[in-house]
Amino acid sequence: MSTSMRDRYHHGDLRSALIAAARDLLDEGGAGAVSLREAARRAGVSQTAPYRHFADKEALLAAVAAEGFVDLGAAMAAAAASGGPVLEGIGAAYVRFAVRQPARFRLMFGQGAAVIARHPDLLAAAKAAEERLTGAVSGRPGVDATAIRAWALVHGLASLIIDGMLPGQDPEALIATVLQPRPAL
Amino acid sequence: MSTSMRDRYHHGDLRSALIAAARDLLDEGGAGAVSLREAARRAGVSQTAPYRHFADKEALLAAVAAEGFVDLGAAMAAAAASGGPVLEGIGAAYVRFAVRQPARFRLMFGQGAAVIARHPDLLAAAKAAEERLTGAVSGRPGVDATAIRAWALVHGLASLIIDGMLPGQDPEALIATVLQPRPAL
DNA sequence: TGTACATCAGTGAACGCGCGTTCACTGATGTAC
DNA sequence: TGTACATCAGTGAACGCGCGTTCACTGATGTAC
Repeated sequence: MSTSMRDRYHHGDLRSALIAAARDLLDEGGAGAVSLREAARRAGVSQTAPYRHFADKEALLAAVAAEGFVDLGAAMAAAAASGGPVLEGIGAAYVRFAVRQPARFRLMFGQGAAVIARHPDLLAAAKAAEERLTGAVSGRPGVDATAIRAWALVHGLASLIIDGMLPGQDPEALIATVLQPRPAL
Repeated sequence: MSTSMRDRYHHGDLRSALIAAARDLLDEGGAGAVSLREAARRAGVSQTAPYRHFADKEALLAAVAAEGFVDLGAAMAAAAASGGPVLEGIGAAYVRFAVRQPARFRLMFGQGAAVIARHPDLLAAAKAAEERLTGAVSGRPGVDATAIRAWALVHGLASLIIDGMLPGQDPEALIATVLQPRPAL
């Protein structure tokens, strides 16, 4: 894969390589650090090659976000499979995902609904991840009050942590404190 | 103020005018739409005039964010003054602020702790607003588990609403549903 | 098995863009005497 | 009350930048015969 791939006119899997490069740029320098040109550079390809695979920059970002929702869904599914209380399991997985990949998490939720709606793959991935969380909380499909409350709680905790609003506090300790079962709010 | 201000070499209150212009740009087109040059244009001043009042672009954004935290604090103070349960009052004011000024809310929390720490006024304003919420929830200074849980809940709800993750649902209805007192989470 | 050709993933030069920022400057203001 | 001068808020030209995107193109691939 390595040497045989290099120096070839056809890349082989440029689409995946571009998504990976964009994801790395995002993790390294935030949303502002992502550009089509730099992603192309990292994939070892000319700056116009990306246009064979993505209509424009937004389409590449949408692909990265969609991949993120798939990963998030997988992380929650793994947590669900090991049983235990929903919030401490699936909810904690949600927060941990954000802590691990803060820039990606921000991209996924911060692009705006308009962008998501414009990319069917992204929309589907987002909906699937959302339903994995809310379905597990409320016990049935659809998003009821309990599900929204749980979602808001884990989403808020994740956001506050990655935006540095809870400095000096260990994420795992925060997860344990905030998500443990409680008598009342 | 209006005509007499126009056509004068000295603007009179350019600093405030630039902050207002940047705030408007933010509300109109999001973070990407804010530029020093456009803010200067809107204030009716040459593109280099802002440098008499702000060291660089980040300083202007920091001023906008600081103003936002002051406004948020004021909104929560007003809610606290009218009594009632903490979450339904102060918490709801927090969410309403975000819904009213989504781009500003994102700027305030999304710039990163490093930027906040770099600007003393902003840091102070953020801390004051934070303590108004957490202090009211926990009943004492400092940020305990109850305060963080409440903060996460309102911050998460605000974020999900403004990012379009709860489409077709009235913000006020969501506030009522999520923040009403409950027996258990 | 060999060849013609359609397809499509790549190239590289070029465009126009608005931006942040620096520079040497000039006009207005207010204060010391 | 009048004048000299320091201060500082403005100006406008210019810089270099990386970016997204378009264009006409070329090289590699694989399929039909």
